[in-house]
Amino acid sequence: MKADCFDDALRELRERGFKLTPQRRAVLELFCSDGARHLTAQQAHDAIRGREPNVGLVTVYRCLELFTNVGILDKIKFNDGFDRYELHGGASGHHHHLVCTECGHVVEFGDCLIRSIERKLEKMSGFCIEGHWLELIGQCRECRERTEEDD
Amino acid sequence: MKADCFDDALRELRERGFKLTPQRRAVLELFCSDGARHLTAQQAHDAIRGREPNVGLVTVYRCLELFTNVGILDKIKFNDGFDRYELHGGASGHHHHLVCTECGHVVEFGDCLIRSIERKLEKMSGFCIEGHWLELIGQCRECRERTEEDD
DNA sequence: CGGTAAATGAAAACCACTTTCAATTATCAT
DNA sequence: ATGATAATTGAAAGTGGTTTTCATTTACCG
Ligand SMILES: [Mn+2]
Ligand SMILES: [Mn+2]
Ligand SMILES: [Zn+2]
Ligand SMILES: [Zn+2]
Repeated sequence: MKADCFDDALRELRERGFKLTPQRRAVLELFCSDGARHLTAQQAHDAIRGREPNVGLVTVYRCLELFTNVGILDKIKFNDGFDRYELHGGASGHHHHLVCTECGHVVEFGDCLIRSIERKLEKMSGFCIEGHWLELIGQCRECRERTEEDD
Repeated sequence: MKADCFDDALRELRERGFKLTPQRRAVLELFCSDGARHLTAQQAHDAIRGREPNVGLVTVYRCLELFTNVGILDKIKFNDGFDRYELHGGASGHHHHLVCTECGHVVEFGDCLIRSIERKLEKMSGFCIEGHWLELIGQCRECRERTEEDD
């Protein structure tokens, strides 16, 4: 439980005039805890229900949208039909995800070369590039070895 | 209307034992025509209705799925909630898309550096990478200039 | 404390997409 | 051609994540 991030987020919300409700605190606590990464709304709701039964799924959806607009969370898409969320910048700043098609295991990796591609493209296309989505999919080592055993 | 692509696709379908229905011909004709790029099922349906009123939206969905499985079309995601389709390989092979957030204008660009990122990541993570999905968003020159005028 | 506007939650709506199933039709053997 | 057969079609209903509605509750400020 990273206390810094929790307090910073509360301050940000207060400064912008949003009410600090128990529901919002619960969602914030979850995402500031260590185990919470790349959660869907449903997963976040399930995780919260244990301690705070009085938080509706709809409110979780609204918190996730609000926190994303305020810059506390990032919305991620693994292209699996679910919107997912993590702390803005994650553990180590802007990064992308490599997702296992078998077990869902996620590896994070830094920005690397996308920025230079962006600069080239801005010159070529005349666009002002605002952002990018990059997702890689494959099989993790464990799943690959398990699959080979089956043959 | 690229006749080659249309005939190749028909042959591919016939060889695999699929029936050559008027509906399938109509969808194929559309995607082999010059103006058709990155179409949603609804857009494809709208475009077809003029000439062939007897094609249901459901059948368009089924054609798009079939043609993707057979390798005639590629499914693309612009992260806007719609599945989009274009001729397999597009104009110039594997490529990615730079989409304007204002007007939807799309610029295509080649694979460039993603492959080398993939190779690095395979060594680092142990994954066997099967594919990637990259989308860039921004404002095209026209929309940027129009926005600046408004100030 | 009240007053007030924001926030909540249950239910219903939304919407792209998929499934169901009875009717139609392309294909092929006769 | 003709008929048998299984694939294909389309209207309608279903799916599932997300959003909206609206009556009720509540955090916040004076
Ligand atoms: Mn992450
Ligand atoms: Mn393209
Ligand atoms: Zn795995
Ligand atoms: Zn534009």
